[in-house]
Formats: sequence, C-alpha cells, structure tokens
Amino acid sequence: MQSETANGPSGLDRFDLAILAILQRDNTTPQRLIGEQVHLSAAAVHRRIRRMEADGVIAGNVASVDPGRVGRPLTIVVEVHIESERLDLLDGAKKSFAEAPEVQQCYYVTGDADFVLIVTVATMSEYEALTRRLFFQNHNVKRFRTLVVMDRIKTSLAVPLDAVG
Amino acid sequence: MQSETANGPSGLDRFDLAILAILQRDNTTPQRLIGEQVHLSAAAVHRRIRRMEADGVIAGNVASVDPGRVGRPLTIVVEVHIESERLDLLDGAKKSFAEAPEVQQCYYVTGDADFVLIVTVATMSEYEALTRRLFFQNHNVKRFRTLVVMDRIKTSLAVPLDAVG
DNA sequence: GTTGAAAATAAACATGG
DNA sequence: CCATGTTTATTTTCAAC
Repeated sequence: MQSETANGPSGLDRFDLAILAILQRDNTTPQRLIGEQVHLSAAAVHRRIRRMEADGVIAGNVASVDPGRVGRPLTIVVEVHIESERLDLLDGAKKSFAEAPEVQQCYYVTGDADFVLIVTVATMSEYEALTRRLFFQNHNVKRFRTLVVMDRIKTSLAVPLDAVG
Repeated sequence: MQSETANGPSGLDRFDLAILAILQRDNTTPQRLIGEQVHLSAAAVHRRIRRMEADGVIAGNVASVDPGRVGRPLTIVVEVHIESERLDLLDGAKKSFAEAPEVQQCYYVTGDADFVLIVTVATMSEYEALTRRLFFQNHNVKRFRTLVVMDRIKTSLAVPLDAVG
C-alpha cells in the first residue's frame, strides 16, 4: 500500500506535481487559486514552489514571446554533422551554438546527426549570415541540413506530469 | 531621423523590447524593478505588459520544468516523413502529434523531412509505445528517424530582441 | 507619472503527524 | 523533525486620477 502523497524518486509528491502542472500552463496563477485546486493552503503552495525552484525542478519562470510578433518570422531546424568528436572540438561547437542568440535550442544527439538546432531569424539572409558564423567558419562542421519551418504546430516547454515514476 | 522610441512594424518600441527581454529571462521580476531598468514608472511597465499580453506578443507565462527531475530523463528528436501531403491527411497528422503530451514541440518543415518533433519520455519503451501510436498506426507516415538527445545544450523559448526591424 | 486601494507574496507563529 | 494552516507584515499589482 502506498501513501497518497508518497514521494517518487524525484522527491515530488502528487501535490508538487499538481502545482507544477498548473505553473507550466500559467505561472501567474495566484497561490491562493492553486491552493484551492490542489487542496492546500496558499502558504503550503508557496513553500513548495520555493523549494522546487531552489531544487532546480523549476528551472525558470519565463514569458513566452511569439517570435513572429517581434520581427523573427522564420524558424529553422538545422541538423549539424561534425568531423571529429574530439572533446575539445565538441565543446567548442557546443559553446558557439549556445552563445548565438539566434539559436533558441541546441541538442547534441546520437545517430546520424550530431547536433539539432532550432533557430529564429528575421530573414533568410540573416540565416545565411548565421551559417557562415557557426558552420562555415568552424572547420569541424562537416555539413548541415536546413529545414525551414512552415508551421509551428506545437511549441512549448511543458513536460507531461502524469505517471511519474 | 527616427524617434528614439519609434515603433517597428510590430508596433513595439524599444521600451517594450527592453521589458520583453527581462520577462523572457524572469517573468517574476517586479514591475518596479523592470521600471528602474528601462527607465519607466512601474505603472507604465504594467500597462505595456498587459497590452502585449492582450496583443499576443506575450503568448504565455510559464514555469519551465526540468524534464529529468520529473521522471522524463529522455529527450528525443524525431524526423517524420509522410507519404502524401493531402491536406486532410496532413491535418490529421498535425493534430495527433499536437495532442500527444509526450510531444513537447512539433514543427512542419520543408526540405527532406516533413515534421520534426521534440519528445520527452521516461524510458525507451515508452518511446517505442509512442512510435506505435503516432507513426506505425498512421499509414500516412512513410518513415521516421530517431535522434536520441545526449546533451540538452540549450533549451529555451527566448527570442533575440535586438535589431528588430 | 503619481497616488491609493486591493491583492498577492512572504514571513512568523503555533500545531499535528 | 518536517510540513501544515492561520495570522500578520511586506511587497506587488492594478485602477483611478
């Protein structure tokens, strides 16, 4: 028999998960309303949120801005293939990708490709300039494949919170 | 000569952009502090934020949760190739991808591939189950390529706000 | 931009598991 | 001892001017 609020391996009980589910949708929800929904006092909700922030479960609290509305209508997915997986070269590439503001997201992946980047730019020529900086200038980049996004069907950071082990 | 706060095509002046830059990093920043940084009163900041929310420039306010800390240590990039671009079939695929909670992000792209998905799962067998549901079950999916993420180098929704046309 | 009321956040305290 | 709820203080949000 398992207690109703038993902690999973992550140290989160079902109250924490319920709170997270709400904050992932709207982190401006007052603690009082969250409390009503999860059946805790506002103070308890407050303490749990602070703890999860301190623990890094909540990595940040951010406004999500529509790129198209701030002059960056183009989203591009880039698959980058590198020559050598030498650690120093790899780290150099990671660093240069991470530092580029046009690069929203960067993943180092197994399989065919080596990196997958999600890039936001104003124009194709801005993208071209970015490729020069990030790829042509880096001799460790063997090739890259450009996938222009026609439709951003789903763009969120939300993580499913049901069925947490 | 252009006024210092001239609106770009998006209707945002440099104050709005400065506010957005802050909110993209931390949307819990008090309006009073934002005001100090951008040299506006807290009330002016408040009104601008509300307007940008109403206009959809700010699409949402969310807590960013670390997937690894809530039982989903695996991130996977999936490239999906479809058979037919018939509109009804395409829409069906889009809908099924968007509705799956494991799918954080879904992009419809030009070029070689047709869709790029960013998926978060607890285990490989959960991913396998997802592929059965989303890909094998959908006869319009020709093939898909799985890229397992080894390192999430950068994962944000932040949009660069300098040099806005 | 300033002021003032309403509301939310955050701390302090006492209590039960 | 840790987490909860209640109370109190502080800070922030938000509307009016």
